[in-house]
Amino acid sequence: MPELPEVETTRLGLMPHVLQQQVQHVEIRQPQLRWPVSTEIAALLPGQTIHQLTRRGKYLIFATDVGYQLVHLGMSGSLRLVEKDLPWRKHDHIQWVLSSGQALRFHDPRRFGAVLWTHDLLQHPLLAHLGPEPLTEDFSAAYLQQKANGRKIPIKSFIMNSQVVVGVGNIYASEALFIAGIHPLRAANQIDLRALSRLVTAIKNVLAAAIAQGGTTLRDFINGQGDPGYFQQQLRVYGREGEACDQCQTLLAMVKINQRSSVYCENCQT
DNA sequence: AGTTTAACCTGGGTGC
DNA sequence: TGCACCCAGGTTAAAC
Repeated sequence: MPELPEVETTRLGLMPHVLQQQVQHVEIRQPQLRWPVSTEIAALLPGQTIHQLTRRGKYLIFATDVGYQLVHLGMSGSLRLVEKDLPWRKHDHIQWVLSSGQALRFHDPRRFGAVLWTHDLLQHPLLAHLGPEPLTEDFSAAYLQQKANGRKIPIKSFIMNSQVVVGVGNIYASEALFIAGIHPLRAANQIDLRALSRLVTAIKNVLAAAIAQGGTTLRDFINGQGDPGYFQQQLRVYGREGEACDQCQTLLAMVKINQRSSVYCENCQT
């Protein structure tokens, strides 16, 4: 479900309620997610205090004195705070009971999410090779140009690769390419620095705007309090195949790139 | 090495 | 109603 803005919205919503809380109990009802839920979650977390809640790409990182819990929401996952005695919903898989009396629940119908444990963030295989955060200065046109050297894959695939830059999924890749006026199938190494510069700016702006709106809710994305996001009202191309382009009224086209729908304007994106 | 494809799952919508 | 089929916000690992 969630791309970077939805994960960041979740993080910001949860932070005031989980920081400095002690984990009293962990219950795992369904351990079969993308990978089996790490057994350390139940064995080591009780009694520990959550000192920090940070994010790397789309991974949420809960820091304690004895290690780090990584949570990835996959395609359909969400984390929500509830009163600990609230009945479990279908597809609620894990609960962390906090000293406040509230509980954090992990809900994920498709079970593409992950809940893992590590003692060393830098060494963890899922985090070690991630590209820069898009909202930092490390993510620049010069960086993208260097990284695109020799890469003939479509630019959309390129910016969705987390080794190139983290956090850009199908929605925001489509939106940023429209804003930058770049055709999603253009080869990554055939795009000049000026266009790459527009693309970098578009990615930063669209992600920042989506975070400011509380993310995009297409089906059932909710933040830590159970509220939806509002950015879907500003989507320019995603989910609008066949509708008129905002800029030129041409009907928006769709092409599949790596099995993912890619909506774009044949007139505005070259 | 770079690129493409299949796979992990469930649920909602569509068409017959 | 039922069933077959397609689609969905992600990412890895295997296959070209």
